[in-house]
Amino acid sequence: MATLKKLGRSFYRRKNVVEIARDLIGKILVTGFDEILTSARIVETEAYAGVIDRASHAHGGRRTKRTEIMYAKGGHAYIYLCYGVHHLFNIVTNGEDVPHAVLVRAAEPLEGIEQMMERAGRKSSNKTDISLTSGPGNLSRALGISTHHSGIDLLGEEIFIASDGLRVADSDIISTPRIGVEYAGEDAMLRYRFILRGNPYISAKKIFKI
DNA sequence: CGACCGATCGTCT
DNA sequence: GACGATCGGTCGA
Repeated sequence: MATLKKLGRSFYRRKNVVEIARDLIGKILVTGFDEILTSARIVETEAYAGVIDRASHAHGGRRTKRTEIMYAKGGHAYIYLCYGVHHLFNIVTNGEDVPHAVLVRAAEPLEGIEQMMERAGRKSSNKTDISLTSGPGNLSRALGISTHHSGIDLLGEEIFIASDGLRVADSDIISTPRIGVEYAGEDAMLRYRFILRGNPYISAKKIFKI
């Protein structure tokens, strides 16, 4: 595997969260805790544009104990529990008091696949199953990410994003509306979701046809 | 294959 | 006390 270069603060502090969501396609999400290292290449993201975005937890400047970390400077993890079951991993972006975030929805496993399957309760004899890291809940489970990690700095060693130098052509990144945000009115139509063209790990493929 | 439904619980009203 | 930025199983066509 090529040398990994951890993304620095400047990547996350940029002001355009949609651009950051697009730039994250092809980057590598790494977790290293419990003496287990797992990594996966990000193939699907969604941008949440803060106070003006009706789909965002920070819409209208809403600020609660749970969402407080969204108001931190870029490069922190915001993880919350969805439907009481799924731990969804978000990357906080922009500067302090600007609650932008990118939801990572799917990735392609690279390192530690055995450990990922163990975390997901799969039999290691099974051939690699797409659903292992397809969809935000599955991805977090495979990488061992839970709400307990919410607030950690992505410049540390527990959870971080890195580049292995892979360049993804603009033409290989497709934008679509976000998944499961019908409640957001006009904002539900924004093409803030990005997927790596043709990658099998992408979730909610129905939307592909749009 | 598509539609539907139950699981499950922290968070916010 | 209601409700999710979901998932996986089941059921019917």
